[in-house]
Amino acid sequence: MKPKITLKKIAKQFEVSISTVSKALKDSHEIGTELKIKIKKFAAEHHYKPNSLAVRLQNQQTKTIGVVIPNIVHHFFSTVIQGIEEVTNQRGYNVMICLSNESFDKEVLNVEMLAHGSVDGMIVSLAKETQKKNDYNHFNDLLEDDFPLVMFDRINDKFACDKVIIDDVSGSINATNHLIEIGCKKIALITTPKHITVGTLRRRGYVKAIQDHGQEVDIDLIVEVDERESIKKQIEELFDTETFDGIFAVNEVYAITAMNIAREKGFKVPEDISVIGFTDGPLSKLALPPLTTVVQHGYSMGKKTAELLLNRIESKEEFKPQKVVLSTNLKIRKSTKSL
Amino acid sequence: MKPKITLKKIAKQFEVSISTVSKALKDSHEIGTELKIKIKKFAAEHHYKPNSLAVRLQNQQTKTIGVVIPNIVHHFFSTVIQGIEEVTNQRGYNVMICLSNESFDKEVLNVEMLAHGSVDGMIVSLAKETQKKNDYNHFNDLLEDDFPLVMFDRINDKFACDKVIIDDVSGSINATNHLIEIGCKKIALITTPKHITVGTLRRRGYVKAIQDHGQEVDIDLIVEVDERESIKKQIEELFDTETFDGIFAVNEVYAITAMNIAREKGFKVPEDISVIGFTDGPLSKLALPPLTTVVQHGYSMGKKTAELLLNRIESKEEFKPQKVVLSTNLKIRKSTKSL
DNA sequence: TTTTTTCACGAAAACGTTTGAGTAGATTTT
DNA sequence: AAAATCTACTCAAACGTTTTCGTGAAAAAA
Repeated sequence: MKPKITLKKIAKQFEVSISTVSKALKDSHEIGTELKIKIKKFAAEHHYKPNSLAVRLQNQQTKTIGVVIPNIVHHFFSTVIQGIEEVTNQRGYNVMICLSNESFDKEVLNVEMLAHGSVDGMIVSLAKETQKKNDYNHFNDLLEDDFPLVMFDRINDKFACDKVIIDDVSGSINATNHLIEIGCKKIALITTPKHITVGTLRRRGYVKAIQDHGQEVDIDLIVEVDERESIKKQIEELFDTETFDGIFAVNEVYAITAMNIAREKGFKVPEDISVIGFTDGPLSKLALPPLTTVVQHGYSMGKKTAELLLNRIESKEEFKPQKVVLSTNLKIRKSTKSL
Repeated sequence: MKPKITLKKIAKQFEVSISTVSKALKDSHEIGTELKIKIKKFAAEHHYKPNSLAVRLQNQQTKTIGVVIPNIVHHFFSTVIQGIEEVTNQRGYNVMICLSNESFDKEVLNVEMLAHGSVDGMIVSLAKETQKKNDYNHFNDLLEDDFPLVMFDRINDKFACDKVIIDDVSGSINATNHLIEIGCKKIALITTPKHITVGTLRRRGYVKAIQDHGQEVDIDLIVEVDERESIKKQIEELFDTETFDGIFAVNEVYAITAMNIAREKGFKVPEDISVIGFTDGPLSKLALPPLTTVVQHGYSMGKKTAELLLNRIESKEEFKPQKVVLSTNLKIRKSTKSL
């Protein structure tokens, strides 16, 4: 690459001082019109761009925020990123994205790297491994220094930082209630192992809805899918051992896999079995039949998260951490019977 | 946030010079053991982290690369990002992601912002609007200054920069050939308008395969989907006006929409109509039947793109732009008849 | 004892920018 | 003619770091 042109080089060219050049390019009234024109012309011809590192060092801010997420090849997370990007860009910040790939070690590395001063603030959604390990020491220094930090979706309540989550419990209650309302008598739950926060919360909603209707929760109707093994096999087992007329799955993939198995086994969806998923993505719309889902507004979540962070960064007032709970809504498609 | 601790503050604390502190923290032999220990302890207690802006200003590099892509809520692009992130992270760089949202104006803004010195190099995949407008002036300065730039997938051949693309033509030839081999006599093509490069290339492959088999291309069997209107309607029209026994669609969504329409119209896939899509994503695997697709290796593409960029940034040799063409392969699932 | 070496640290330039204060010289005001 | 103002600049500090080149004192070698 060609050596970058600096104020110093322009100054030498015209045998003036650096400050003269700086002011000329800023169109300061302190500089003579003729000289200003000459300098500006020269700068433009040589594609002069102020070195942003130097500018930011002066201003004592990077105008960049960091985002650490477990995965980007994921409809929900990429939607959140889009929301974050929208807000930050609009307010003059850039986004640096780091992927933990659900790994604890990589999350620690990323958080530390970002904390080492490359960003003005940080947005984090925890890796599965971190949640399982329950080790959050990599956030200690940040919290002690009051470093601007916002967590979303995969959060931990013990942190004194801003948080944005969706109302998983209510969403699940609504979904389960809907299944009950359309006449389902036995509703299966396909969820994650207990260490995944969202899985646990969605399960809680499911349990609550059933108990609120005076029914008992049947443990055998609950599958905890271990993603290290075949998802399909684990769900097939449910079909082989139990009978039911409703399924609530905590994500799209489980829901659609279940629908596909149901078909293979000769059940009709929604006539024999109604299915509801959580998280509305491209899969749901194009599934056959299109899947009824609990819509999680990733884009709004990203926007809200970014807003909290930027407000935090820019405010001088004393910090009072808040937790924002975003509500979901049920998008009824064709995988559930109509009333 | 608490005021950041600096070398200067530590120096004042111990009444030594800044350089002493800097060296002590680097465990230099020049500094006495006792003092080193005291300084390190104090620094650790106060969470001292070198200000990365200052360090990078010294080193004259940001150790960050920029990526401008049209969309992140998209399986292919997010996979590429993952590949990019993998390589750059491993080599000590960070990734700054900018979204053009397929908009020309936003692409220009992003490219200029990144060029203004926040990154050591840039990776770009062009916005649809840019390709349609055919206006690439925002890259002029970069190219003139030999700024490290790599383009992938949505590229323009007239740029003298590194490029990474997949072999769309061969992929499409393979897909079409496969349809012909399993006995399809009339093959429909569902593609994009002509200004989308990949659509045009895939169409070229389709045409070539058909002509190579001594057949004529039937223009009426080709649909150019305009995404501003209903995708489903436009494909339904094809079903209403033509008959065929094979479909080659240039992406997953078109392919699955076509499969769904076929079902609705009473055709069986693959018995009556075989369908092949391009780009292997989560939709294909979970579709019913699972979709046969041309697999585009997004992850490898991201890795290759990042490697080219970093090599370019770090090399001192004269630059010779290269174009890397990645091949695809056909993943045969259940949406095509077997031989 | 004199010279050399080692030790432990400081001074200062450099990276590229911004900005308030300072200053000659010319022009205007009183 | 003296004082005030204006014009068009320059100086220098500051942001936080790294690194080369001193340097005075103590220790070791001659």
